[in-house]
Amino acid sequence: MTDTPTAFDLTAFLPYRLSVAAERVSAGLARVYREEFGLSVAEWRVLAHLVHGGDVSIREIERRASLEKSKASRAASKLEAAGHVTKTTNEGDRRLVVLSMTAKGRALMDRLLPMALAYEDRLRARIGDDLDALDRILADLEKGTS
Amino acid sequence: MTDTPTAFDLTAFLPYRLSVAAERVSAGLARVYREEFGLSVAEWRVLAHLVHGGDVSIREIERRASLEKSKASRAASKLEAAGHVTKTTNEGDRRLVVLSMTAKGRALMDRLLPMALAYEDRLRARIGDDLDALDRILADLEKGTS
DNA sequence: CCATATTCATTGCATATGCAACGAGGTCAA
DNA sequence: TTGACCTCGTTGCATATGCAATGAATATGG
Repeated sequence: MTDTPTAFDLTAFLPYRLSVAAERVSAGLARVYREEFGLSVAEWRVLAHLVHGGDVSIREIERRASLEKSKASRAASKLEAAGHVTKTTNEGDRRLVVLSMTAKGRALMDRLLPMALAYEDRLRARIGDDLDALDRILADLEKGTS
Repeated sequence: MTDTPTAFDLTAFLPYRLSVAAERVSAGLARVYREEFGLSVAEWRVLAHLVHGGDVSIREIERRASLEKSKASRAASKLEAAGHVTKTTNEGDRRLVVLSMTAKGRALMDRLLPMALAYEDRLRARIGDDLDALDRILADLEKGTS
């Protein structure tokens, strides 16, 4: 292990390959929501998370959508400016912002989600029989990386 | 397929999970070369590619290390300023820049590469029996994404 | 209660990024 | 040879990003 310190092939290096693959998959999906709906990755993730759960705070998004605090905040502001979400104050804890989708936002997601799911289906089909293995790998990596 | 347009769980969405996993793996590796050697991702990739092949052009890096043209150019300039690489003009085709590692750069990589390979080994160990499946998946995705 | 820490969201700021434009060099055909 | 076109690398510029600082609200401990 850790041999051949002078011969090294980046294109065979697992972290690099994983990174490139994920970038490509993300880029393919991004074309759907960027070109069609003008959304950034962060905005897509905020909306996607709002569809699933009801009203959520910025903090919630930060944790559950793997978004930087400031990224989540700015994405929420842009979505509000675009009329896709609403920001109000949680009256129980006035530090919290409550994000909720507007009818316009919901309409957008009603059109976008089928496309996103179709994209995922195509990806799953590509992966085929190795899906279970990938699922195990991702589940493992989700539990913290050394 | 493409059902349940109103219930959606981002954390189960394959492109998202893949992206988060790759980010984590990259971040773990980045800690090695950033904290220890002050390198950015782009600089690491340039150096890693120079170790493997001899002298290379910026264009070559752009293609083989999945780096934006300008990113590769700026990374090369920083590496030159730090004394890790040398930039000269290819006399056969004077448009091309020839990047080569200096002794200092080579020394850096002699220390860094074992750490990177150790990191990869730990990752491989984690993945265990699913390595072959991951290899197939990555190889497939490397061949262009829809 | 009060003082002190904590949490949440926003914002300022320095840096990073991507894209388009540019200049210099090279190719090709007429 | 000339002129139109292509390639390579750099840079300008607008935007995106991450981090730290801030301010507001809440929790905690004595």
